[in-house]
Amino acid sequence: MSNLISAVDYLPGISIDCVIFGFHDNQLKILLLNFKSTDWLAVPGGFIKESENLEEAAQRILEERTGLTNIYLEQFHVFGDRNRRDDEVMKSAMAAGGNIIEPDHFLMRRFISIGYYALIDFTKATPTPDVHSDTCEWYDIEEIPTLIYDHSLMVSKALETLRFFLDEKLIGFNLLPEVFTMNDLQNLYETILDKKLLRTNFQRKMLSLGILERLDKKMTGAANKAPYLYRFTGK
Amino acid sequence: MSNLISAVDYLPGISIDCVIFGFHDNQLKILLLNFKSTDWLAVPGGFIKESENLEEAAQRILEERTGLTNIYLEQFHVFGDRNRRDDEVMKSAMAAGGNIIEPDHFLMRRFISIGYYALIDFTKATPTPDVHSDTCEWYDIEEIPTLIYDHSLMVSKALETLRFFLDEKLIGFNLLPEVFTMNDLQNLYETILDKKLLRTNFQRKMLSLGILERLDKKMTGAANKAPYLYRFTGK
DNA sequence: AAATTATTGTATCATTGAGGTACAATGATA
DNA sequence: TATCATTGTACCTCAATGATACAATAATTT
Repeated sequence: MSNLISAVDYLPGISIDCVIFGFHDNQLKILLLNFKSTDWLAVPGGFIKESENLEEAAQRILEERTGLTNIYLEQFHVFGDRNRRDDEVMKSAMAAGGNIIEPDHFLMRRFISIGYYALIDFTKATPTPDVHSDTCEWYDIEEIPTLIYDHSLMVSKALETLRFFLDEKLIGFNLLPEVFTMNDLQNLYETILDKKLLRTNFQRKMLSLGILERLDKKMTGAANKAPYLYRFTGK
Repeated sequence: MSNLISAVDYLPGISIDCVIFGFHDNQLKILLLNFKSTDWLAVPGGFIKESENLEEAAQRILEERTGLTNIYLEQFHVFGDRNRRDDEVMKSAMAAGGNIIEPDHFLMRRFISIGYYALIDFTKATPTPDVHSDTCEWYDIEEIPTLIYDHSLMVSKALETLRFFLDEKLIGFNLLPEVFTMNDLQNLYETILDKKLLRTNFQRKMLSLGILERLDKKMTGAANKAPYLYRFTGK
């Protein structure tokens, strides 16, 4: 019997899972939780309160794990296969955390999970484990271990969506600090798309979009011509 | 008390709604159900059985309304706003159909709806009302009346998604019969995208994709040069 | 303080793809 | 057999992208 999770106040049979992307040291990263005293890793998730809209629930879940509000957030897929969860994994994961779950506990029932992906400024997040987890840490997207249930599928589907909409919706800027160089931006694009881009053409294209403000201050410190700093304006 | 709808066997709090597109007489159409003895119109929907995957449930719902199997089908959005349903509408709609619903009936509870859009060959569908409906009919997308709950939003979001992926995923062919002329295809594109396309460029582009098989047989009957017939091959 | 180095900002040329026009080909009709 | 309406294709133009060249410059080295 769990004294930590109660079905009260939450919509039954539905959860939200969030693939939270960050960018640091030219690496694309996501936040993962472990389950207490186990090696199992999972994408941060939670449930929906009766009083919440979906979007609000997702924002709350994100704030609880990152400390950030007003995060860029988008639905990308609903995961609802009949056997997407492995009950034995959940049972033993909870047992390792000190919670014994009866076979008819609501966590043992079938769940539909709504997948969201979030893009955040790595430098501003403070990853915080939840009550079932010892750790909440960044993992390089290239080195994600096997995840619980269908969470590996979630991550690859989220990445696919991010790639697809990167140019279309100009969402990459949500992963950068407020001020950045053209080189920072290109590194971000190259990392997400996993391919090299021609510097000069990339610069021409970005500038032609009319969404960047070139600041007076330049980025100094390196032994070469100082690059301009930019800020994303959106128009 | 409803003797037609029981919560047994279905996942609670989750429904599937399907925006079913067809193409006929150079018009893009969707299938709508009315509620018995009312003017209320809704997109066909249903619930998910314990034994079904999401996709399977959606396919079943589609088959029940159209008689077709193996339909092109895609999730496009989850609708889960707290107040997306108007309980009074549901109550009186069911009452008009001869079903009295208690306040705590499962249909009166909050529902999350997974939106799917489907593309079907108009000529092959046989629209069939469900037990709560008198009619199941095609409506020109330009002349959709106000729909129940947030179903108008669903339709516009589905159309937006269809437009967005039309070129990207080459899904338009699902709306045409197996064999068609280049003119048929162009009319379809012009109708969905709601803009005129240049005939010669459209033809060049479609042929260059390498996804069409040009048949030996030509389309005769009109007082002009007989156009080729094509079949979609996908490669 | 002058030369060197690494990188940046911009100009330019080449190639590709899409927008647009012209015209010969042809199935049915007059 | 001539006419008509539409189709299939060639071609011209222009815009976007790929690719190369080179001058400008902040820090370092000499």
